[in-house]
Amino acid sequence: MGYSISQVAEKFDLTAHTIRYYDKEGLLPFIDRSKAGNREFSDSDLEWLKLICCLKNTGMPIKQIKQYIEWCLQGDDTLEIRRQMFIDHRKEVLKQMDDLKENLKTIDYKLELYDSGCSIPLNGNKS
Amino acid sequence: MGYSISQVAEKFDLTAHTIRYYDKEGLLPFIDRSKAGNREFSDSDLEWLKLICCLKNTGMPIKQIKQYIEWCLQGDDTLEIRRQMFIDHRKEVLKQMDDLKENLKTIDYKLELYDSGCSIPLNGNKS
DNA sequence: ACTTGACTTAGAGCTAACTCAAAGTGCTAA
DNA sequence: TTAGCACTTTGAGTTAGCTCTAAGTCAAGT
Repeated sequence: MGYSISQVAEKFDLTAHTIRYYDKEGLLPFIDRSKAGNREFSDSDLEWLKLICCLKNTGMPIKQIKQYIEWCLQGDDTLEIRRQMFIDHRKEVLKQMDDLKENLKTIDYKLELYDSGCSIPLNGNKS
Repeated sequence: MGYSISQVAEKFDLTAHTIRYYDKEGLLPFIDRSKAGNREFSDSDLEWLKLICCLKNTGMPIKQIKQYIEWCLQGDDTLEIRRQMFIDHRKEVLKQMDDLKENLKTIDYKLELYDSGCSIPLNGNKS
């Protein structure tokens, strides 16, 4: 009989509010409903949600994820454009990792200074 | 005579608006002014801005960065708490990198499917 | 003196992504 | 059958981080 919205919320560390919001925004057009009108998530739906969270957590805006879902619904005509989307997005994720590494260096440098017990005044290298 | 706000904006790929916003939020309490009242950034100010951008780009909220700046202004009494802040933030950055790596795996898996020319229907693993 | 252009301020407006409230429905257990 | 709870919807409110507007100042060039 599938998972309820609150079960899915717990599984994905989201709130039921957020999942309904994603649904409203067109990210989940394939979720079945029970007789009572409640959302019923299948295992395949969870796979979709996992991908959606992956894209969202790597900085893709909701609107673009919605665009991707729409392409999926359109069928094989959009295979190439979807593939290209993943190629482009992959590049952005690599960029994020590079930026993160660079910033980690800055943080590590500051930590070295703090660990050496060295006091750094606000206008350190001025005079 | 220092750098003007628009020079700094260009250097850091920010807008002058954004820099004024950071100033208003208390992130730049040490910037000198010219006779005319214009901001004049020294090389040391650029170092501060670089650190601020590093913290912001690794997900630290403006308010917390402001807190850090205030601790700096308070002097050596806050050295230990600042050190701890960097230790905590470093942990979060490492977490971000881990998450990014995990998500990259998902994206690479999708790309493999697309590259193999395999069509994946919306309810792929249902029936 | 006049224009041009970069700067100033206060404060309003905007976008993304939630987050919540109100009012209502339907299953389940006592 | 009544209570309780998880779900439903619509639509408004919130937060962070900008982003822009209006009205004005100042200094340099012609």
